[in-house]
Amino acid sequence: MNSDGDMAAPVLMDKKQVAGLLRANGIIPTAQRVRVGQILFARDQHLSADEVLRQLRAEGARVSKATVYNTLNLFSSKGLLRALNLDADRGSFDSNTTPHFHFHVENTGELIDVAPGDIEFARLPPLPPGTESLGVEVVIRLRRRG
Amino acid sequence: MNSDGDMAAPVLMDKKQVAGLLRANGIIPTAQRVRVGQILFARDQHLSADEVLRQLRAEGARVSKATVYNTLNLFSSKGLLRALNLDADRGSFDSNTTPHFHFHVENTGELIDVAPGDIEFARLPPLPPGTESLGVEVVIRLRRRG
DNA sequence: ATATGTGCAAATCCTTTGCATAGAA
DNA sequence: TTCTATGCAAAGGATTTGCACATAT
Repeated sequence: MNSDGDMAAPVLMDKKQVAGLLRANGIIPTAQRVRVGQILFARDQHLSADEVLRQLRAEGARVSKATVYNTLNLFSSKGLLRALNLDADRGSFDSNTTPHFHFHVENTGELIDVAPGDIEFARLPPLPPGTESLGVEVVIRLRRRG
Repeated sequence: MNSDGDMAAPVLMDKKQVAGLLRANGIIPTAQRVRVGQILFARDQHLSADEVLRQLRAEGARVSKATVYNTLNLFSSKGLLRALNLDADRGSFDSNTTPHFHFHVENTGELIDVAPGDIEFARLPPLPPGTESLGVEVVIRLRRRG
């Protein structure tokens, strides 16, 4: 643990780059949305709405909780984020929207990416009639040994 | 759709059988716990706390919401049920505690079991150092075509 | 008897909503 | 302008909690 504690380094993406990405996806790039994008699109990560809100406020941004939720849901609906529900009591948003899987460490809450090539199926079931697949989600539940 | 609508037939397990199962798992078999067990252990199913509560009340049982939650959580902690979090806004409890997987139909909320033999892995990732696996969860997200 | 469970209502926590104001095109 | 987004606080919904009373062994 370094002098910054466990805080991730506040790496941010370029504002104009984010604004362009939002426009390209039919999203009006408001100041708040761009800031949310700067945080999330900087690297592959999993953040809860509250974590995003806290990071924004720590940076001195003026944003409401409602706008953070609106923005995260909007980004997810446009395919810029992937909403995850691995935890009973809080959702999180994954900035990696390419196909991949997860380790979920139950006793720490950690979420770790599994590269798509690290899991291969030898067999998958036929889909129930009248349905189409939206994707296969794999979560390997872990416990960190003390 | 038959004359009972979509209601599952209220198949129940034998009270004494359930009481014995609870005792065998170190659980004091109170009237409420036995009734919850009668409902859930009757067959493989996925029920939310609220669905269990409604079914109990429909049967005329005197049970509180708190007790239903207490009981479902207790059963889960003893391995008699498996808690599932596939939905953002409600958890459910799976009475099938043997290894298996799920189809989740997003637009209807349906949860369908996938037999363990219907999914096989050709490759799985090495676990992160210092962790042990609690199991692999696979959810195939579906959409039912209208 | 004594420990443990239950019911009730209130408290929590996450997320959404309604509406007046502010900002984007 | 005219449409859309934001902030705030309140509403909503699932789950938990505190405590007096009831039940199990």
